[in-house]
Amino acid sequence: MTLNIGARLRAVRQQHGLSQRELARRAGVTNATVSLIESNGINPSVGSLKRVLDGIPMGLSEFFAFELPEEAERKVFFPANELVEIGRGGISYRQVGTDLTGRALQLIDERYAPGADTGKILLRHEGEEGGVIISGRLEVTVAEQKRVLGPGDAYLFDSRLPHRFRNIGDEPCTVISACTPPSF
Amino acid sequence: MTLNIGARLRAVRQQHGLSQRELARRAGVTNATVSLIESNGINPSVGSLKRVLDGIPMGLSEFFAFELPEEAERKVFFPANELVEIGRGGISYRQVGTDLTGRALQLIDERYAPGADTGKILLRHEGEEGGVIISGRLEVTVAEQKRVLGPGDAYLFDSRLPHRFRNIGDEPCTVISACTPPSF
DNA sequence: GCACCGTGTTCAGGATCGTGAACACGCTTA
DNA sequence: TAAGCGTGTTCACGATCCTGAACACGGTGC
Repeated sequence: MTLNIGARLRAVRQQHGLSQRELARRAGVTNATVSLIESNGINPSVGSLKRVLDGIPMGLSEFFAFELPEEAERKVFFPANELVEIGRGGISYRQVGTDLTGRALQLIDERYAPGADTGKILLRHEGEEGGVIISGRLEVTVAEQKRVLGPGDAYLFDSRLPHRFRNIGDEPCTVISACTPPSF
Repeated sequence: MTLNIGARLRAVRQQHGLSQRELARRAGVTNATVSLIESNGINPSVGSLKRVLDGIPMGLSEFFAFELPEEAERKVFFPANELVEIGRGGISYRQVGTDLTGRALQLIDERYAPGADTGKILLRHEGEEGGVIISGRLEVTVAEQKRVLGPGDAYLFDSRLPHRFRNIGDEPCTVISACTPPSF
């Protein structure tokens, strides 16, 4: 069993100082259901698990966050020449750190050559991202909004909104960007 | 039904360019299961949903992230002169955005005057943080590790580790830093 | 045309879940 | 001691899930 829902639910319930019956009452299920889930006697349906969590209350995403791997001792410092290049073409994405599994934050030193463009097909993914322009000029499109940013200007938005970056100037553009959770 | 698993699974599957049958094969379930889940014909058990997601692969937490409240239309662009100053003394923290409630990411344009120091008492808080040095030199201490970083160098660590920043040079130091979740 | 892929949907039936009611145990109070 | 209330566990049974096999449709190749 790589997915110990029972133990997780029990931990969460006890953390909130609830008995099985009290939680069941709030959630509108029977105490037997709570008991069986906690003892891994059944594999609850998503719907019933959600009902139970609503009684706490806690979202499913948060509930399953325990799934994420514990972080080990990790590298902290990254010299400029050790940043990992993950871009290509006219766009250079130099990422801080190699393996981001388990990390919550992705940090990138981005360089857009003149004319470089992330593409007509707008990007969208889970999470949130932001950045600060260091030099050059960058046209940023987010959903219906479009703006040209210069040095010192910044952006910050929900990555689920379709977005696009384009260097419309004639000099390179440097951006320090951050993204959570890592999504490349 | 406030929890439209079907639509979510369909979106995720299509985003990954998989057919129902292909996903079913990878996950070790039948295509009927995938179809029924996507049409909300059934309320899948957590176990079977996990199996299906393993075929993508995607974690449950990430899958249910769509549950999180829809953010209203928010400000996306932040001109340099609208960044919010939250530092003091020899340290300037110019934050991107005013109200970060509900946000996952905090982005800061940091300036350390020569000699500026976050203090002997090391900082620690929930989350993860990282930064890239733009100019100047900064001594960064994280737990037992200490290092002087220069332009282009970066750091990234778990904020629960005690940490300290100090400008030991004789010129100002600029850093773009990110922190998740926002914690000031 | 027809066969042959692929796609997603529908259906009967065995496997599993979730319920309601018992059960067993511990603690407090009379 | 026994009643009363709390805790979590167990069990039979009706409700639901998940499977395996069919079905219907669309595109390709011959």
